[in-house]
Amino acid sequence: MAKERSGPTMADVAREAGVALGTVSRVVNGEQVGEEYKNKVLSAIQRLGYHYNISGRALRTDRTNTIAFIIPNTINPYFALLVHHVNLALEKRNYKMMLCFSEYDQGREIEYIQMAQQNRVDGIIALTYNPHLSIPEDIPFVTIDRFFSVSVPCIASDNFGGGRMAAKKLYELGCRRVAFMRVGSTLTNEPSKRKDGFVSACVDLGMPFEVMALEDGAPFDEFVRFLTDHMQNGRLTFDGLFLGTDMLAWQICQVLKRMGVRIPEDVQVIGFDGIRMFGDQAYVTSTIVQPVQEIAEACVSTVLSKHLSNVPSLICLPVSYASGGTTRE
Amino acid sequence: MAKERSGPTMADVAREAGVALGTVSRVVNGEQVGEEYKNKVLSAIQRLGYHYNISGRALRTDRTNTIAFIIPNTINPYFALLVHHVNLALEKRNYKMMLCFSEYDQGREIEYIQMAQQNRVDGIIALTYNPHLSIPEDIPFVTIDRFFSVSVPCIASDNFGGGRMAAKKLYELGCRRVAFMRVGSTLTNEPSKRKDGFVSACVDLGMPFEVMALEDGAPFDEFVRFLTDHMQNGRLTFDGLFLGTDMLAWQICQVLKRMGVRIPEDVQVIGFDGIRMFGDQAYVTSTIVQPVQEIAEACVSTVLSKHLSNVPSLICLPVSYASGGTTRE
DNA sequence: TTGTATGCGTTATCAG
DNA sequence: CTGATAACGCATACAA
Repeated sequence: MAKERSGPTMADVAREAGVALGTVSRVVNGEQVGEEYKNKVLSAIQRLGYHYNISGRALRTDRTNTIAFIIPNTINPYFALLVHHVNLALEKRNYKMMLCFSEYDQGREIEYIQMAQQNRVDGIIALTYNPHLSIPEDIPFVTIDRFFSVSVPCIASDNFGGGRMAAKKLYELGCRRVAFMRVGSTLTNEPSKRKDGFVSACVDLGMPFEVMALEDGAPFDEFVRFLTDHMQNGRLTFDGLFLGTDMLAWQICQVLKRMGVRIPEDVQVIGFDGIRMFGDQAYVTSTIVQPVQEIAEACVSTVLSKHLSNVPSLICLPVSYASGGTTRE
Repeated sequence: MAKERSGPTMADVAREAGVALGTVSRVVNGEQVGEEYKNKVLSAIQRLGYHYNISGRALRTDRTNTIAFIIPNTINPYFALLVHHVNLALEKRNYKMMLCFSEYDQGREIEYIQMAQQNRVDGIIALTYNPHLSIPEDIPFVTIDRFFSVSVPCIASDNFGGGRMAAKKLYELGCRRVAFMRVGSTLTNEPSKRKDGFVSACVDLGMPFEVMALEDGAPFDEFVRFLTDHMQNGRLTFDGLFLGTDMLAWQICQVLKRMGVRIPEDVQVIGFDGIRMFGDQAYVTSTIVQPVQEIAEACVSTVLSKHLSNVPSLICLPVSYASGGTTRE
């Protein structure tokens, strides 16, 4: 087989520079090398346009400086933000990110885990909704928002605290009768605690509330019906709503506007995630903001320091509140 | 050096199965192998939990089945969409995507191109604003929205046609005095043609128009001043606006609302890109939609078929119009 | 400090 | 159709 596109090798550089192969390797890896040797090698590299072959290095060292990040997609702005910050955190540590889009598909998730193993990645970070995902034991594995077992660290924001925060905020802003709505009630993951926190605070405050959870496949219309069922004399019987995600909050706001309900005058709305228009403009709705950068940092430092087995199995990061025009401030 | 995490190798599988190394390789690669040998190998792979090492293969074959995709970030929803579709197009062809975020930084772009070469990727797709980017010759290279030279294929949507389409649409919808606004006038790339197309159609239609382009670093306030300068008796002297991007369209809409201008009653607004809320919900503004999937397909098929040097140096894909509530329909 | 030589896991060539 | 074996480019232990 003719060696086609493949450029010059270390041996070529060594020959060109009149030094030994090992010396070239040492220069490339920034080890201690005599000044004149170093210069000879560097100029030879320049002349030949040498780029070192990462496969050769990986094969030899069995380390790739790569972390696989499994995530449904990049279209959802929250995922996009996560990808951004995880990449930054990895880059800072001189690691590369191998991005894997599961598209919410279990088969793809499994394939990607295999691929990650083939690529001998140094660790895997995964955000998955797959209830039966089997996690490889021989490779550092960290999850976001899903607790699997004590041996698999889970990073999440303080969903329970966020739920409480939403309820308290609505109360402070004058709400006296509220509701929580979410979609996807089957899988119990960390975000499920948003409801628990909300309910807990409502009880503490003595604030009447209702909960409306839609099964995963259920039609969105059921939310609409829920809302119309709670209209009396053209007015909504709630004066505050907390939604499981910003996207749902936005969708519900659209519905309410069509029903003639004014936001935030008639009903105040709080979502969860902290999504901004175009990624960095105004918040789409008033929201409980997830500390995405901190989550990314925690994922990366955890997956990389896994050889210390003293990492906590659940890391919970504090959230904050931000106004986005759907509450009265 | 102790071989640490590294799992079983083909040699281990061969020993376990009682066959030769080459036979294992042939099974793994799906080549013709006797049925009983094949079964022995497959069950040995199962027993040992073998994963083939992609570095070994890459080293031997000098092919990685990987394309590098260089893009500023994933926070901008248009980029996020592009990433999504490029990945899908690659996956369909059994290629992997190595994603590189330039963060609009020229140094990073250069580093990533080097890294791509180290990784021996089979090609590079880049969306860059770097005016002096030097493009490697020894590797298939495709750009989005930037024409470098005839030897570097450029994929773009029909920006000129999109500009014309916007003008005609505004005219059809009753506008008689319009303006075009954009940011970043220094670099002449394909999107610059949006203005040219718009102007051309305005001239054809005999519709009076103004153009307002902001230099890259200039403060956004200048747009605000431009708009306030065009108020007469509390009314905007334009009844139609075309903006260089959806993000700018959205920003301008915010400004106009604060000024008491009603959209679309007083002024109709059209953006460019086709950004949707949360990636897949309603359009953020009325807009000229870029055919993102087709762009991604074109990038991938072009970068992979580069060995045929008969690819066109500029591929221009048709855009479409979509209403997003900022026009009267 | 520098040179030499070996092997990482794989594919491909060549005999059998 | 299968078995044996030689590279691929690199890092590193060891010798000089």
